[in-house]
Amino acid sequence: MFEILLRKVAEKVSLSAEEEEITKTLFVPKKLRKKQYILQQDDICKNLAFVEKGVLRSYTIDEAGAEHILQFALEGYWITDMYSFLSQEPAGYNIDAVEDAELLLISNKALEELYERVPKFERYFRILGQNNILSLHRRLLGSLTYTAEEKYLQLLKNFPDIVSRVPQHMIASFLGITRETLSRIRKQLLYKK
Amino acid sequence: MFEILLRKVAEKVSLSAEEEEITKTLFVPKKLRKKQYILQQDDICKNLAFVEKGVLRSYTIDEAGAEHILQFALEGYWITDMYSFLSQEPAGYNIDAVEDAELLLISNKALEELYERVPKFERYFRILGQNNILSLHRRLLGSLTYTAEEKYLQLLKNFPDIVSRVPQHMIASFLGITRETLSRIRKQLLYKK
DNA sequence: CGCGGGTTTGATGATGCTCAAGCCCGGTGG
DNA sequence: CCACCGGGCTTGAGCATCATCAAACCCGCG
Repeated sequence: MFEILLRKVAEKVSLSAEEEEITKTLFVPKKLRKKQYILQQDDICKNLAFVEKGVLRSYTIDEAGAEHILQFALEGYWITDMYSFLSQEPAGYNIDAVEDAELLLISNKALEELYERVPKFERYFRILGQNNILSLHRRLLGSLTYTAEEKYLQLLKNFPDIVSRVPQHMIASFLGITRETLSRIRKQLLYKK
Repeated sequence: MFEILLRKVAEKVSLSAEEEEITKTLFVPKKLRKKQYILQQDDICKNLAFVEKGVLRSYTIDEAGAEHILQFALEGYWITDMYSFLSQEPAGYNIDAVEDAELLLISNKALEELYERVPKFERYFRILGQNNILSLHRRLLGSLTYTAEEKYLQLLKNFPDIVSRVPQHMIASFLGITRETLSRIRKQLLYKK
């Protein structure tokens, strides 16, 4: 159950056997069925989630009722509404399962305890935060300047596993284009090769 | 020189007179002329900058030679290449002055010392980081879904001071549209009222 | 006076959206 | 085993939005 988490953490900081044990006690496993929520808009986000298996997504619903996907999380990714989690204000996003999933959840207080007892996690999450900002910047610049096709190719290059495991209309929503456009782009790309 | 900095910090955490004095010793004032850089792409970002006066911007230049503005910073804002500053990797952005400006710079090590001696700043920057992520998310969603006109109106509503003080072609670059389009949008808005 | 940066205007074309059908395929119930 | 249903993907036609290219304009400054 904890293999992927511990492996991922080990990529950035190295934990002793004892620290690994402490870590294990502070996360709560949770199984999720496809379409099940772990967070809904306007609720308070109580957990940070690590994906051991499956796929989740975070998204908002606008006034017109359209979904806008902010993030996908597959095995080895973290997902939460960071703002709501840290500030304990109502969440701006929904988070649910795209496929059946297995998660490791950690609450606010458990995270504090984790920092306390395994301070290396401070460094770990600091690095994660940096990378998160970096990728947000990249995505923002990309969304401002790339064409739909370029955006799709970027995604395909950087996250081929996401593209292959997530329904196409969600990819479109993530890229900020319509499913029709995405469908046409894919057709063109076939001919090009 | 430190009025705005201390006032801004006081909005989030309250400092004693002594802590204010320590703070003052750790920042280095710097004046900047219009168009002068404080950071260029591929250099290592050594400072976090607080704007006491004037306007700065951060931006990249793409392969086609076009500028893409990521952020404006007026009085009371912080600006840096956060990723480069924290990781000491080469910067992805340029930062320069849009107007003559007065800054307070703090280096990596000075910031560590600040955290050490005035731990309240940990909280202060944590809050700042949260807000930063929040606004990146908002901007990203906006850029994926809004029309050019909506994006402009949003900016006008949320940051009227930026719109009024920054040349129009930079606003266009920030919004990810051409200056011609922005010019036309502004004309239409005039007629609408 | 002339120059240059910034803004405006017009004409044209590409990109991507909307609306409306149709299709493919896996699942369900008769 | 077949008919039907529904979700997801595809296709087409027409249209709105924006980008591009080119030219003119405006105004402050040397």
